[in-house]
Amino acid sequence: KKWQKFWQAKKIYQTLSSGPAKAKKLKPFYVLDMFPYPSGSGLHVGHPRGYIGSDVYARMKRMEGCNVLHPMGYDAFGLPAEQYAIEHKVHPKEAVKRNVTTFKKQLSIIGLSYDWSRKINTTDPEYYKWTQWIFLKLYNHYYDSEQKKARPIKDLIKKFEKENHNWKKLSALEKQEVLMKYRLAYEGEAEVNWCPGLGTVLANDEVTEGQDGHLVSERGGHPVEKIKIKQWFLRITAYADRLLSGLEELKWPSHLKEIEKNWIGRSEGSEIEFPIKNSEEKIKVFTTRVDTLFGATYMVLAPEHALISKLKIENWKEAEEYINKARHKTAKERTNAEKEKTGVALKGVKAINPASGEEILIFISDYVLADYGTGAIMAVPAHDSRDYIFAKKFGLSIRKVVEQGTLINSGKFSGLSSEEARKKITEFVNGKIVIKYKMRDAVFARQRYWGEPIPLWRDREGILHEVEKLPLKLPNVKSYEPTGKAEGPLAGVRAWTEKGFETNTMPGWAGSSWYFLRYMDPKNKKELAGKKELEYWKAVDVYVGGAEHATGHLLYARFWHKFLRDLGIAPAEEPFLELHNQGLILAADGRKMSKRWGNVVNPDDIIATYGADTLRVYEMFMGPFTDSIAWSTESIIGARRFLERVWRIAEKVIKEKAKETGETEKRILHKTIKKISNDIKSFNFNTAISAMMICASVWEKGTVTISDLKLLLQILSPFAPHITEEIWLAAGEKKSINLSAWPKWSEELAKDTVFKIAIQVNGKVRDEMEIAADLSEEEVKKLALSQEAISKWLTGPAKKIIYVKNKLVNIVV
RNA sequence: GCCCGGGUGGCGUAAUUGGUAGCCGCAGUCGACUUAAGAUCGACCGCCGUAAGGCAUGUGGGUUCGAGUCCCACCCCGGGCACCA
Repeated sequence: KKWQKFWQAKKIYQTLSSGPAKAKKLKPFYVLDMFPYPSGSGLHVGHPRGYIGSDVYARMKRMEGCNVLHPMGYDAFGLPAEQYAIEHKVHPKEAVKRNVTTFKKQLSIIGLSYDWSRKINTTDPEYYKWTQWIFLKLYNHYYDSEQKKARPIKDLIKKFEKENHNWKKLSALEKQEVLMKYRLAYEGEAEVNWCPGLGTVLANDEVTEGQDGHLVSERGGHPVEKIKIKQWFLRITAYADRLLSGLEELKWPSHLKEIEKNWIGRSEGSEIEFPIKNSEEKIKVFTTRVDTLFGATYMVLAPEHALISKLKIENWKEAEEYINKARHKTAKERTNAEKEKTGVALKGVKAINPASGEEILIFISDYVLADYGTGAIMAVPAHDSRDYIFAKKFGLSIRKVVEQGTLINSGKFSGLSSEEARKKITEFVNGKIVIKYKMRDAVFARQRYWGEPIPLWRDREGILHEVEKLPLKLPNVKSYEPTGKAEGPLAGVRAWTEKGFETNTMPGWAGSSWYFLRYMDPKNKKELAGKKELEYWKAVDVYVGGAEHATGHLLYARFWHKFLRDLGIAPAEEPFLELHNQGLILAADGRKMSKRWGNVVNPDDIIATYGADTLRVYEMFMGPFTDSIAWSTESIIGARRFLERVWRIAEKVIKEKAKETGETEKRILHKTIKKISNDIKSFNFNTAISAMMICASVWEKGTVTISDLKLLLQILSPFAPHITEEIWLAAGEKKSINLSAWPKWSEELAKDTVFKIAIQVNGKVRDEMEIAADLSEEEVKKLALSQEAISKWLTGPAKKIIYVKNKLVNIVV
């Protein structure tokens, strides 16, 4: 507490804004934690792990002379606060306030070096004003796929006016409808979990599967059905290629990039058309395997396919029944790959294979997804397992057209490789090469109260207007209870609906998609952040947080950042240059820490018993930062012993006032400085601490000067800031250890002069010997051969002797 | 099913990326100090063996003077995606 107060009073961790920082020629460095959702239950020992890691990094960077931005804040919109409000009949902001207080208290005793003056809270109207502002920008922009950037919707309107004669004839409502297809924030229809029993829409994690496999509400077990309602979307798919290519330059864990890559799901293929016999209509399909076109023996349309209503289907009744059935299945039922495939053949209509001219059957089946590709496929049962299963069931012909990468039974294309055939067949049938993505647009609406209001209003004619004066504040409501309609509680506020405001609010990820920019200039009233500050900080240099955000927060934040880049606001293409994921800390029983299991270990208790520095050192020492590891209150004593050893050494060193440090002690010190400097940069905190432990145990037996002691204190200080500060000042320093410069190591001293090398005979270690670092290869070999312990293994003359410098000699006989 | 990680002492882990496997820590054993306990310090601590030595990094093969590390096949654990054509 003493040092925490001292740091606070001296404003040690205050970040300079760009002006003064530039005057002092300080380099910016931005170390960021994923800001937390302040939940009511408080922290367990697993939570601070990431914060400690980033804190160690930030502290080193500060000592390296950087102007470090290391802020903290709260992502406080969301469901739990709303549920708390319903239960306790208070405003959700009361719940937030309470939780933030607990959170801050728990965090502060760990000794983290945040600049709290830059704290932000997503629920603060001064903050969400800018979240709404960005939303309006998205609404007012479209994506120009030629220029590959967002452009004002005004430009598009101008273009329409110029190029399209009909445009001016359209009504305002019709124009709105057309533009909706281009806006980056647009209104569309999406499925929600509607629970008639509770009279409310439920989030996915409030819905579970009941006994008979049907969806029920977590609370009360009422039936839940999927219904479609009008909702706001963000056109993230427009940025799919940039989100994908941007990954390359990032220093992120490769598996995380892989997850994002798969999520975006780029695939290159061909779009080709199948004519329908005796009709003008054509069926457009997307395929990554045009080379198998000659093997397409039937086609399948998704039940929702628009073409179905235009075809003259003889067995329409049967088809209609199937379509209706499909509509009532949940998304989960629809996409379950294990279930049996069903479908209906459309009688009276036939498609023509554009390559072979063959007439083929058309089916409707729900194994084809309406919202991927074109909602229709050419089925090649010989080369696709799903088509194969379907063909077997319906007795359809199966024709093999590729064998060992070469086409067969494919007319003039037979003999070509699949690779060559793709281009040629696509051209042959007048198709085109296209790129599709699995990623879908993001639903940007929740039927909840506790979120940012959408700053648009609709007049009596149905025309949308922007809210001029932001923020559009959440109105107070009497009740957060469900309204009985598939809308949020705002639908029950007459003053709100009368003005035509949207009753859905933004999803939880809205505020977290740009907060890292706000930290750069958190109090700016005119802009989301000032240009000078944005240009100075550029991007987050090191970002620390959980891997579970790969396809959520990280992707959305990158999307918004790229959009803001297009607007000329964000100063870089990518927001998070380097990323590290902390692993989970599990309970001693190997399960997740949870109230439910009663296995939660509270950091407050650990700090009360062992001290904050011990907690910090132990959490960094447990194992690799990224790995999930079980907590062990038994093992923590090792970290405490290490710190006590440092303390004892310091007492001795300060008392003895030695004039010189011993040779061994000096060498190990420089080796350790080098290792710690590198290990912190690569987030290998566990090996860094191990190295300092080795140094301490060597030092305990030797002589060390006060000035060398100080060097060890400095490299230890990011991990154990309290104890090192205490000793640092006791050793005669006047200013905080935080303000001292990170030690430099001597490359010369960090090098070993003597090596213990192994002597192997036929690859097996038979002896060891010590050699000087500069001994020549010849001499080492000679020395090895002359070792007595070796002679008994030399059954003949050496065929070959291998020498690996300062490692080993291997004698092959 | 597909795509990523990973499997090393009783436990958490380390190994300069093809070069002495087990650093550091926890637990444990013995000893010193102490009237005693604790703390601290010292020694030991993969398995078999009195020893010499042999065997050991999930399993089985391979490449190499040399493999925890590279290649092939398989088993197990964790994560992601999943009827995406």
